[in-house]
Parts: sequence; structure tokens; C-alpha cells
Amino acid sequence: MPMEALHHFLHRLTPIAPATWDKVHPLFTEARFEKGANYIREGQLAREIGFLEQGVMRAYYRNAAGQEYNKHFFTAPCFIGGYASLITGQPNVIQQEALTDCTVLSAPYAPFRALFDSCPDLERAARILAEQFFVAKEQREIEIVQLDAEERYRLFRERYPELEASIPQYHIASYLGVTPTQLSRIRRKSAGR
Amino acid sequence: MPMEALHHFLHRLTPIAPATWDKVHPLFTEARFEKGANYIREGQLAREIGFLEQGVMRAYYRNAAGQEYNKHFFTAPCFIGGYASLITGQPNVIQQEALTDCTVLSAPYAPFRALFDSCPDLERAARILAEQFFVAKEQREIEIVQLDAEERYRLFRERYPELEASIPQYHIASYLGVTPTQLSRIRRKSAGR
DNA sequence: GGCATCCGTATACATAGGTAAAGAAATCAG
DNA sequence: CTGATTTCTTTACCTATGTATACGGATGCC
Repeated sequence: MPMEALHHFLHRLTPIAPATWDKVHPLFTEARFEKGANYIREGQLAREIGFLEQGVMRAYYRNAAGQEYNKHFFTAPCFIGGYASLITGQPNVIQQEALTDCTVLSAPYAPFRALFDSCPDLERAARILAEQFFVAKEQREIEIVQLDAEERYRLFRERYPELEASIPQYHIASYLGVTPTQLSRIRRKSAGR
Repeated sequence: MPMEALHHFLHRLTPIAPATWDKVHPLFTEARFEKGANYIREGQLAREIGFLEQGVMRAYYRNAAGQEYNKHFFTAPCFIGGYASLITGQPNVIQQEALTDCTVLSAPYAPFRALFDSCPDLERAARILAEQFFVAKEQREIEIVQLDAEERYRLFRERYPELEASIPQYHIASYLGVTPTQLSRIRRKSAGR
């Protein structure tokens, strides 16, 4: 089956009728993004929903001073894209960049969402996905506020054991909300263990 | 119409068929919570979904050391309840406390969610609600990480102009992620303006 | 009115983490 | 291999904010 990973991912959210899948999958087309390429850019309206088949991406926010904050690391398989912009119709404030060579399935969001009317199972998948996104965000909020950088680093290593060795440390520092300097101090301190 | 505010709130998310509303509203019962009362407690499974008709509540997280972090202020009308716990089935880690006398419509979540099967419009409302929750969380994450406490205070005052005068400042400090001491310093500094 | 409690503010000190700059190490291009 | 570039670490110094504590004003109870 083509787009096996996407089909499987949706199915784990909720059972998807074959008739629904027949309408969904033709919307998606495959594209490659080389390491360093941007999937979405800030300032534009998001119009596509993406599914990361292979690779690692980062979603980041860049403030007026040009400083970047790594909001999230996407590791395949998962949905990507400017979700908040898709939902609100406001210009996107998040950028997403390939940290490795990536394969992405991409679909225009308007016809995808239009399928919700005739495919309640697809809308259910979207509901569950949004709920999971919310839960993840809530958990991250508590981690940011309650844990210090050292504990957040420990959690990061547990959660993304493969990532640490494969991406630059300044990206990790940015995800943790500290400078590379501080991450280096933390690493030195915990090196004994 | 009874439960007018709830009906109106749902309708603003997406049109709700009369037949759907006829199944939804009997699930809800009204309850009063006096200032200081808890709506949900940590450590238990959330089983109810609530709708705040009147009043102000705070959602807070309490860590092992007993320190509290005010995650959110609910101002009627809005949904309340241990949303993450309802979704994941994991024990609730958030508490919600009435900051003023409150009126709440409460429904058991299991039969509410069961209506999604026969009422796609209700599932759509739930999807849109979850999406809005996610967008709000994403925005708050960026505020926490990108803004310093002084700017977050300025934002808080813009966003909840009535709240500042009506709740203790230590609750505001906790929402901002600083101590009352620090909020006091910030207030002194910006008093000139 | 008088007392107790709670809350906001102030002060002194401690600490996590930022900034800047430089050196060390690793990676990459030719 | 070699030089250039990028990344990681270290150091010195500085700032924001936490902790602990004390004080004073408000509020409420008797």
C-alpha cells in the first residue's frame, strides 16, 4: 500500500474506513526536503498539512532580535505543519526546518478539512490529534515552569535518546531554553555520572 | 432556554442541531462552588466535564515541595475540568479552585463523549475546542519562553483587566512564574508609568 | 477599639543563567 | 592532508530572580 506510514498513523488514532482513506490519500503528494531546508516559513498563511515519513525536523520561533527558540523536534512518523496558522487563519509565526534529509507527504488543508463533513472518522482522528497536541503542550508547559534546565536536559535525553548525538548542541540548548554556554556547564557537571 | 450560556458557547464553535442539544443538555447539572472550593483535585481520574457559567477559577499545578503554579485563569463562560486527564485516562495533576463564588454546569464525560458517535456536530465542537486549547497553549509557551516577567505582567494586565484588582497578587505572581517579591519589584519599577 | 491574620512591600544575600570573548575540538572542502 | 569553518567548552563578569526575613497596612473578628 502506498503511504503506508500515514495510513497506519491515522488508524492508530481511530479506525479509518476504507472509503475515507480512498478520499484522503489522493490529497497527499510526496516531497523531499534536504537537511537545512525549510518546510514552512513565518509570516505566511499555512495552507498545507504535512506528514513526516522519514527524518527529523525542528519547529522554532524566531523573535524580533533574531534569537531562535526550538519549540519542538519532530521525529517521523508524525504530522508537521503550521497547525496554529491552519486553525486560526492567522499568519504563521513558527518555522520548521529539516535537521536531516526528510521525506514528507503534503496535502492542501482546505480539501482535507472539507472531508470532515462526509467522513466523521476523519474528523474524529483530527479531534484526537488536537487533543494529544494539547496534552503534550500542557505537559511541556509544566516542565518549563517547574523544572530547572538540568532536569529538563535529563528528560530530553530520556525522551529523544537518538537525537542528542545527531544534532548540534545549540539546538538542544535552545529547546531547553538556555544558551549553549549553560548547557555546556550542565553537561560538565553531570559528566561524572 | 435553560443552560443558555452553554448552548450559546457551543453554537459559536459550530452549529449544533436541536436534536443534538436535546441529548446534550440533560447530561449537565448545575452546582455552586463557593470561593475557595476545589472543582477538581489532583491524583484522581477526571470523570466530569464542566462549564463555568459564572465566576473565576484558577487551574494550578502543585509540585512535590508544595509550591503552586497557576497555569490558567478561567473566566466565565468557558469549559473547565481536568481535560488532560479526561483525554489520557491518567490521574489528574491539575487542581482547579474557585477564586470567586462560581456556578458550574457539570456532566459525566463518558456519556458526553459517547454522543460523538451519533452527533458529528458535537464531535466537531470538541475538535474545534481542542484546537483552540492547543493554540492558546502554544501561544502561552512562546510568551513564557520569549518574554521576561515584566512583559508577561504587561500582557496579563491587558488580557485580564478586571482580574488584577480582584484576586491576590500572589496568584498573579504565580501565573507569571515569579515570586510575589519579584512581582512587587516589577510593580514598583513600572509605577512611574 | 483592640488584637490577630493576611497580604504587599522592602532588604540582604545567594544562585541560575545570560553575555562576550577566546581557545579547543571537530568537521568539511579542496 | 591541510586550511577553513563550525561547534563545543571555558572563563570572567553581570543581571534577573529566588530565599529568608522583617515590617507595615489592611481586613476582619470579638
